Amino acid sequence: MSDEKREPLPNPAHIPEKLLKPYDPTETEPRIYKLWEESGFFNPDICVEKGITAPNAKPFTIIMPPPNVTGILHMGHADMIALEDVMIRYHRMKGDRTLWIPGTDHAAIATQSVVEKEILKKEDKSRHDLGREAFLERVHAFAKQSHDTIVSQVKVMGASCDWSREAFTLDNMRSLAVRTMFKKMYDDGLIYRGTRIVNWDPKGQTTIADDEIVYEERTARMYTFRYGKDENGELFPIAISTTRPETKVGDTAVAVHPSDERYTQYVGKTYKIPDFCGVPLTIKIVADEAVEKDFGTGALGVTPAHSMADWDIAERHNLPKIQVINEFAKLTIGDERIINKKSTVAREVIVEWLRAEGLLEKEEDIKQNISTAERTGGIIEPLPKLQWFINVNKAIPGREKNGKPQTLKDIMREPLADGKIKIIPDHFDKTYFHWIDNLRDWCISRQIWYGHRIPVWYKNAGTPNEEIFTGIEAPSENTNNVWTQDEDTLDTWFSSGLWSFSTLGWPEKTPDLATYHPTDVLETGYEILFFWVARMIMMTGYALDTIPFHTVYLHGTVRAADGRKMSKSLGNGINPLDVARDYGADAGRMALMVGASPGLDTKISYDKIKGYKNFANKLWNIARFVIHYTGADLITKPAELSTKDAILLAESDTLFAEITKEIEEYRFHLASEKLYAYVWHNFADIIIEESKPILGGNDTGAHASRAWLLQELLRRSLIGLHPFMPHITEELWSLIPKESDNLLIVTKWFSTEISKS
RNA sequence: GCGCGAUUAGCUCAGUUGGUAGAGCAACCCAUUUACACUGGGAAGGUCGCAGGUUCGAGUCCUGCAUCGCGCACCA
Repeated sequence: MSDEKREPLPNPAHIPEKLLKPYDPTETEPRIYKLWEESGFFNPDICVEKGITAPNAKPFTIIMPPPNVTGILHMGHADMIALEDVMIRYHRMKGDRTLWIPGTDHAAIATQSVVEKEILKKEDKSRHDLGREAFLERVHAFAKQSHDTIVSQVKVMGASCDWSREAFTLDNMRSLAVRTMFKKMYDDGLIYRGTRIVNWDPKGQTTIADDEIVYEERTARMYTFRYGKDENGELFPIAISTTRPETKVGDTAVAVHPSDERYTQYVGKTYKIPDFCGVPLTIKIVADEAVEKDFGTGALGVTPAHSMADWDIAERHNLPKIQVINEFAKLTIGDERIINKKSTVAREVIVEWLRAEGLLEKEEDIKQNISTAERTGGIIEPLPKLQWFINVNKAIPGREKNGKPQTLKDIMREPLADGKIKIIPDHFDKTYFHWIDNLRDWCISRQIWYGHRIPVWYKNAGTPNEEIFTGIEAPSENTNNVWTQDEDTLDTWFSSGLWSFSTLGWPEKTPDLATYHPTDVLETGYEILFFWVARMIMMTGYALDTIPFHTVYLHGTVRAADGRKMSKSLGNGINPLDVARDYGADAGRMALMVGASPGLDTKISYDKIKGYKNFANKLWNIARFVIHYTGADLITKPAELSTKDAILLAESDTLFAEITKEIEEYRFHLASEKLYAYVWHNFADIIIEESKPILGGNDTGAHASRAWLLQELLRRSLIGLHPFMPHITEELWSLIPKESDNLLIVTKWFSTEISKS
């Protein structure tokens, strides 16, 4: 049959006006989002109220990783929202009691430093010029504005999250959770205050956690030398190597390996050096396993106060720990040559002195990893400081498993070891365990102002009569201001660690907590596996004796088309708002989904996005065709389908069953690709093309069968695509013939649909 | 140093339990008042990083190596 024999086109009067034009996402998407918001279906309580969800339906919960209130959303956020929205919409359509809680993160250091930079740039003032209260007002104003921008962007992406439950890591409820947790851990002896070597960021003027350090490889000059002559005029017997000669004024020992015969004769002896560039030193020779025989001279100058490893050696051998560098990275010891000088300046002075004294034996360039602060780029200066820590190795009072006391480390390790929590992709397990094995106590205090202030108060601070009060609220008998609160704030990840249950109302015993916790999936980027995922597992295990979620889905980094990270300075960034404006959020979501395997980085380009904009238009035209040729009214299923149509229907049964399985098993890249391939290259290119002669022909039986099939396949395509491309599918759903008037967002997924037909 | 990942068509990547290599984009040929040019049809394109091994059969499993990327540790 050829095209010429087709009957004249039916009058297109029954085709909705807007279907006659190409699909316009810019007009459609915001309107559809508003429609959903007004329907209330983002809130599971309303779904139950309106009879969409059974009251006893299985809950499905995702807590959104809260974007930092430091600016605007990037493609990584868009990816996160797209993935989570796919899961959420799928489960909602399946009939689960589905909850997705949105929120934002105060991101203490990150936000504070953005505002500090802005104030410095615009007003040439530091936070100290403004004072704590005035400065915090500025930060709050910035955070508020940033929050509003972020919320509007999340909405543009089509996120079907429950805004009535929105949370902020620094709001009143979360603050109560933080203080409650601090007190609980303090009372259990898991939080303690102590002097330890911390990672001090001289630029940010605060401590940072081990995992906030970024290592940069640089070439450094290593000097090999001897300290000088002892009081008897004898040259110190052992040469040592260092890249930081200025710290050597704080040395109290030289450590050698116990089995190193070169130095055995000296172990145990103490040498007094009256003049090391003006500073008297007392050096004990100790034997310690931590020393590597083959590095440098095999002897390590021990500087307890300015090196983690040396601090540990000093602890083991009971050595004095002399701090010689302060918070501004300046020397605090010596004569006018070095005192109050920057460490880099003092280094030159000491090297010159060594050279002049004939003590310098060797200089060489070595590759060195230098520690820098993630947020400020400052070079980390290890310093001993009085800080608050969480002890990860202490037995938790009253907590035992198999007769053995449990530590916080155990709580982090066990759910993964037992398979109660599954990471996708699973090879991240190994990284996770490795991290836990190397974990040290977590330094949780920060010398910044923006954040949760440490809920500890002191009376007679700094005196022998000092009293400490830790509480959820300030001490009540504070009429004369005898109690002063700790100046420091908590590491932002402390509040993030509570996120999976603080968002559900903890420490109150709320119905939400009972219904939706443990949550189901945590979807996030692999780069915060330790920062965040491990801490949530720890905090939840400790506070609730359960897991925060059963599945961790890790997505990769969204990169620019050139494979590099997107950045402002490179100018290779893609802004989700521009994507939504020019191509539609649906197209952007599909582009992020197709071909993005879990845990692997993915590249995105306007070319790719454009492909899915074309796909949206294809879907639009499929709907136009089907309505055009089969009418705007619902066709009832014929008693008997043509043989061919029965096969096509069965094929689609199989396909949608496969897609359901792919979604269930977190293979969104395959689900989306299969949908795309089917709708375009099967439904449109083959089935619709074949239908033209049938619909124009004289075989009324075949015509009726095919007309019904086309409408049915269109409905199925929209249902299947809805989690991925929610706006256009919802819009088309409103225009096509169907049995129920329900919005697509709450239309039943295939399990029931397919078995019915 | 330890660990993880990647290596498949020109480019970007799929390929879930081993069974004749797939898609999108680009390039090539053809079509053009067709639901749609935000289009359709066609053809072309691959020793699946290298070397071994297991197997009737390996892109897929095992061993080793190489290159790239990442994490951790060291960083005197």
